[in-house]
Amino acid sequence: MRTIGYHHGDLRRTVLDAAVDAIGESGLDGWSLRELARRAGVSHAAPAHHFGDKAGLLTALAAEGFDLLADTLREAGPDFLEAGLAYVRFATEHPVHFGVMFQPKLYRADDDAVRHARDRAGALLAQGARTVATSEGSENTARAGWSIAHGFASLWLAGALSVPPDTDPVDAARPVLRRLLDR
Amino acid sequence: MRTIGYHHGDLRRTVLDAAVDAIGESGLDGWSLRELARRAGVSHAAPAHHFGDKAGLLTALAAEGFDLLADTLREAGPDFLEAGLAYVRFATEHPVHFGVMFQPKLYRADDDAVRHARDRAGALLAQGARTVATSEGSENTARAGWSIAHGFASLWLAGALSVPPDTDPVDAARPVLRRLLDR
DNA sequence: CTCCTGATCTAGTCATTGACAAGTTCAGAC
DNA sequence: GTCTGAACTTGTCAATGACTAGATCAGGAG
Repeated sequence: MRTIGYHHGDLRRTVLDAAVDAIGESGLDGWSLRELARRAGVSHAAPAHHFGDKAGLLTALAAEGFDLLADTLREAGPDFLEAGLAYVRFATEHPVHFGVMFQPKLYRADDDAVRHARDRAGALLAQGARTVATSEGSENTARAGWSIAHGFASLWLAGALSVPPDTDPVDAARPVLRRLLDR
Repeated sequence: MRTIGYHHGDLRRTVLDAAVDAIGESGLDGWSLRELARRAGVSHAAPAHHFGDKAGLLTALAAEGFDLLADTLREAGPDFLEAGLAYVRFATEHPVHFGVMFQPKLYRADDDAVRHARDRAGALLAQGARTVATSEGSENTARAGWSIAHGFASLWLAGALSVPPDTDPVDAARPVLRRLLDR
């Protein structure tokens, strides 16, 4: 892979990574296509070639996020608690992706790559939920599992949970998710 | 309240409402201070007088949101299920406020009005959680309750839950939140 | 080797925006 | 009647998103 010359070589990935960095630093409002171009050392219009516009870049980010989530869930296996913890781990390791994924207004949710990756993650989530589902109301049990994992991850990322410094989010999530299983 | 003349009379409220409308229509990126000014029929710099900058306006929105949430929780009473459903009702009735509140990077989270309102809502939440807390691990039970309500509300607003059209979010949430109580 | 084609990136442009500075109008206190 | 501060306007500037046209590059066909 080349990094100099007229053709950058891997500009798409470089810009995507720069976007994750910039959004991570300054939030979803604190970045611009031109700033990403400057970071990558290319002209201000180069990113547009790969992503079209701002929404296009976030669409690519969302698709990548759902793919990463699906990979994480697949590795965790079908057990509900493990799947839930994997969900939390994904969110805290990829907070920018996670933040974008669940704000469909920021990107084109009907994009093919997004739809495909989202369906893949959705199928794995449903599989994890099935391990705790009773015969009646398994739909609601699945939603409860997704909700508690998603809610914990969201509140963690928002800094809404007051925890000791250096606490591992997955460790903190374990006893919380367990509350859904045993009482 | 006057609506014409040099002094608008209630520009702060008007701009705040316009912001909720604009964000609701086009998302957190699809609005500008100047557009709000146009909607209110004032000059492009008028909103800045009340809010300073964009973050200032979102700060006001967040503070108002936490206040509304606290009011909703207070009316619902201390029962966990009722508090959880009230939480979901607030989120679905004020989706823009809810969305802003839990993205601290968008506004000044250390603002006095925000802190005060957030603390008030937090105290009421903790109270609701206490009704299901066992002696051991009440902290985790509280977090589980907050997480499942917050998660359900977030997923609902993101359109991630596939439900029949015209479903009431609170009705849909009830059996889900119950999963945390009885098994 | 040369030409061709599509992909990649540059350069230039324009309306819009956020933020700021300075001036104007209004309302109420004294 | 005057003074004072709040509310709002007008003017301005650098930065941005989006668009267009053109330049450069890589690889394949002949």
